Amino acid sequence: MQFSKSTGYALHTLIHLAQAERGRYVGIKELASKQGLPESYLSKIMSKLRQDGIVRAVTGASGGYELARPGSEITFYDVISVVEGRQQMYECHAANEHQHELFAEADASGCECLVKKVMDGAERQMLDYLKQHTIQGVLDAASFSCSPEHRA
Amino acid sequence: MQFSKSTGYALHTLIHLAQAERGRYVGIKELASKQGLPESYLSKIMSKLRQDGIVRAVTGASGGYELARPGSEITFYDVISVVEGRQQMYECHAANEHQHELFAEADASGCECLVKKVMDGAERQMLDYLKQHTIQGVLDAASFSCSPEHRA
DNA sequence: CCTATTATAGACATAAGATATCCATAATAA
DNA sequence: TTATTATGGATATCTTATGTCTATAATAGG
Repeated sequence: MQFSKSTGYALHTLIHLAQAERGRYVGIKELASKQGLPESYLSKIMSKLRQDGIVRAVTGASGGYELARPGSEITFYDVISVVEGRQQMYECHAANEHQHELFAEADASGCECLVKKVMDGAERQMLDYLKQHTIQGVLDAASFSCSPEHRA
Repeated sequence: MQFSKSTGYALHTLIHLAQAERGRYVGIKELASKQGLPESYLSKIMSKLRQDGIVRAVTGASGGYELARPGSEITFYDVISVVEGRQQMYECHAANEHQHELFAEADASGCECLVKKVMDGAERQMLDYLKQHTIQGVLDAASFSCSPEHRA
C-alpha cells in the first residue's frame, strides 16, 4: 500500500517545470540529474504525462518539456491518476456465490458489498484532498513557510 | 496503488466472526470456504490478526477463532494497519543533495519536503475516515440498507 | 493415554508489478 | 548535414503479493 516512486518523480519534476521561466523547454537530462535518477526511466513517466496532456514535449535540439497549463491548474490528483492508473484502490475479490448474503445483493437491489462501500468512501476522502492541492500551491507554500521571516 | 487482497479477506473474515454467536470458535475451514479462498493463506492473515490482538485463537479440536473485542471496537484502520503494515503511503526518494533547495531544508528549520507534506495530508484524510468505521458498523448498515423496508 | 482436529510457523514456489536499461527511430535546431 | 532530444519497444532485474506444502504444537474427546 504505497505510492510508487514514479509518482514522487513526476510530482517533483512538475514542480521543477513550474519554476522554469515560461517558454523555455527543460530537457530530461536536467530534470533527471536534479533528482539523481535515471533519464530513461523518467522519460517514460514524462511520456505518460504528455499523453495525458499535463506537459508538452518538443523533440530535437534545445527541445524538452514544459507544463501544458499553469501549475495552479494541475492538481496532485491529476498527476497521480496518470502515474498510478485509474483503478480503484479496493476491489472486492470475495467469490459472490460463497459470500455472505448480506453483501451480495448487488443485482437485485443495488445493495453492493458494504465493505467496498466503506473502502470507496475512504478513497474518496483522499482523492478530494488531492484534488484541492496543486503544483503551484506547493511553490506558494514553499516561498511562505521557508521564508526567513517564517523561519525566524 | 491498490489495497492487497489480504485486506479484503481480513475484513470479510472479521465480519463473519462478528456474526458468529459468542463463545463459539470458528475454524479456518469455514472462514475460508465462505469466501472461496485457500485455507493456508487465510491462516497467515489470521495469525497476524492474532499477534496484533484483534482475534483470539484456540488450537485443537473444536478450536478456531473469535474476536478479541467487540466488533464495535475494531475499526477498519485497525485491520488495515495490521495487514498492510504501518509504513507511510508516500516516501520521498529524491536524493537530497540534488533536490531543489526549497524542499531540502529539513534539518536546519524543520521545513520538510512539501510534496511529502501534501501526500501525508491526503493519507491522513483517508486514515481518519477508516478510524471512524468499524466492523460492527458494517453489520448495522447491512441490516438497515438491505432490510425489506429500505429496499421496497 | 491415544487419536483426530486445529492453529502455527517456516520454507518454498509462482505471478505480477515496479523499476530500470538499452537501442533504434523520429523530429528539430543550428 | 549534424548534433541533440524525445519516443517507443524490447528486455532485464528486483521486490512484493499470493499461494502451497510440510512439520510441529496444542487441545478436545474417547
